[in-house]
Amino acid sequence: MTITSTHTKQYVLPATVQGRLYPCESCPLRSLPAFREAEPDELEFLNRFKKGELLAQKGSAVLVEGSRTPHLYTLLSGWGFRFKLLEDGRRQILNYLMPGDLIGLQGSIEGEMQHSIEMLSDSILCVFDRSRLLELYRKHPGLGYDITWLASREERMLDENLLSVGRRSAMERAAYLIAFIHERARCTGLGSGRRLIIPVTQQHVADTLGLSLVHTNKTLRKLSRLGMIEWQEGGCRVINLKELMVIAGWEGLGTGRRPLV
Amino acid sequence: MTITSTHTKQYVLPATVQGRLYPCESCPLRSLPAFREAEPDELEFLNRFKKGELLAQKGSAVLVEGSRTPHLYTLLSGWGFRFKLLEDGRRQILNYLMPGDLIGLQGSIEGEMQHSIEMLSDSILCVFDRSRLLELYRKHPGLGYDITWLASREERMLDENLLSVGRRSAMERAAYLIAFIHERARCTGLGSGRRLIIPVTQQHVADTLGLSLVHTNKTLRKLSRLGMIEWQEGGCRVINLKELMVIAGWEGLGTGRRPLV
DNA sequence: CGAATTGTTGATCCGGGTCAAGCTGCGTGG
DNA sequence: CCACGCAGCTTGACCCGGATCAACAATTCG
Repeated sequence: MTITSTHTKQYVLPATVQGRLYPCESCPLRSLPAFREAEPDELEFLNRFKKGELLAQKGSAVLVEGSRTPHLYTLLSGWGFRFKLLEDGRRQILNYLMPGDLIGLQGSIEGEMQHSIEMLSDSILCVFDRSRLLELYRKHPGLGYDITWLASREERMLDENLLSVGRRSAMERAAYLIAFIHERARCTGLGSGRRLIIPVTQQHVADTLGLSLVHTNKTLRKLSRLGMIEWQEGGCRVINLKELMVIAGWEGLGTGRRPLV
Repeated sequence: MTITSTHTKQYVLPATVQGRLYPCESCPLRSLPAFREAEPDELEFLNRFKKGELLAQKGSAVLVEGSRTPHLYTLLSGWGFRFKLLEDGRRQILNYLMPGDLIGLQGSIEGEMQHSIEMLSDSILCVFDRSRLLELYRKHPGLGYDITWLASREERMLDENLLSVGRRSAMERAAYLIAFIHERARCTGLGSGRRLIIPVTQQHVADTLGLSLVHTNKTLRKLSRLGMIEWQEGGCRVINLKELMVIAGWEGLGTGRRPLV
């Protein structure tokens, strides 16, 4: 057995449900080119479906493995990640969360959460009631379809990740991960180009890649020296995306808009 | 870069669509305890939704990465697996397919397939038309919800897999994988207890675990010598499930029925 | 000021990869 | 009938990518 990282953190819980600053009709995300437009009646339904907003601090736990929650969320602003722990504290980060991502369906629609979620920055989440999900499917089948679409997209990302962790070398993995996150963020309209900083520590990268912290550091330094990335206060910046993609043997994200629920 | 397995197989395509041997009303799967019952009107709809049956031989490719298909499938009988390849032939198996699994939604609802599917045994698949999916959501929201439920379940399995490949040792990984497949198969009513043989080669196991064939063999031999599994013509048999679960640190599948579409 | 975090680097070790060979059983063709 | 090739399993010898251990630097925060 190889223990490369042990996590036994005590979590802060996010702030309680607040009033709403962003009615769905004027959702700042929906106007971005990455997202599909919605029918007016769907939008109106969503606005009633939305129960409120949750402010979650950097480092807080929005969901905890093994617990139950009556809520679903859409990340409105901020960054987070999904992860699982083994009993001895080994952590595997499963995927990162960016604005527009639906949170809480992965793993199970009903029942206990099978993974945890922690925020990487102060964030705002739209809160929905799980119990009203069937109502959504009944009244707005198109939205139901969209939710399946999003679940399918999450699966694609997991597939790529699993391929990476299972079959790519350390350099390839690191290059893939950083290029991937960078592209996702760019599509979501976060920071344009060079100004974008991915707000992770090297420990996060290590726990995503299935590598030790030390080896992750050495790999990232190599990428730095090759002029592909820069590590700085607060995270990682991509300098040469194309070269990263070449190393990873990765073609990039498909184009096309995605639904927003 | 570490090349542990190279796959450049030429694929046989499955037989063309046949007439139907199994109308949905008398589906042999639905009566199994693992599956939820369906409303009569849903069942009737599904029966019209079902376009026919596909017979796929052992070793044939039902879906190929990068291609498009107008179909969705439910595996009616037989075994299969989903996988991705890197350009140089390294293969990662993402998950296994057993009766009742919905095939073709993982990765993308529309557009090009992001993964391939190969059958491990002669199989029968129910064929559906992708283009009628939205109709399903409109006419039978409950079935739409079920599809999301199934997508969510697939994600849970991928999460566990990723945790395993990223953070478990070779022994733990192997023990987890075998226990996991065994349990899934048992729930699906495939072979009761000792008589169940998981129809994979050690190369499949290696490509699932992200290990080399040689090391996989050595690890499986250890499990054999410990009396936990037996390897024989055609696959693997579990002898001591509990002990495998202990090694893997795995609690087992949750109970509860799942929908069948 | 000390105590956490986070990044960085070198030395050493080991789990698992690579190479090579041999075994069994099976299907095919001469 | 045997010879051959092929697919799959097995083992030993050796090597290397990445893990572990151990320091240390630079910040930040109480």
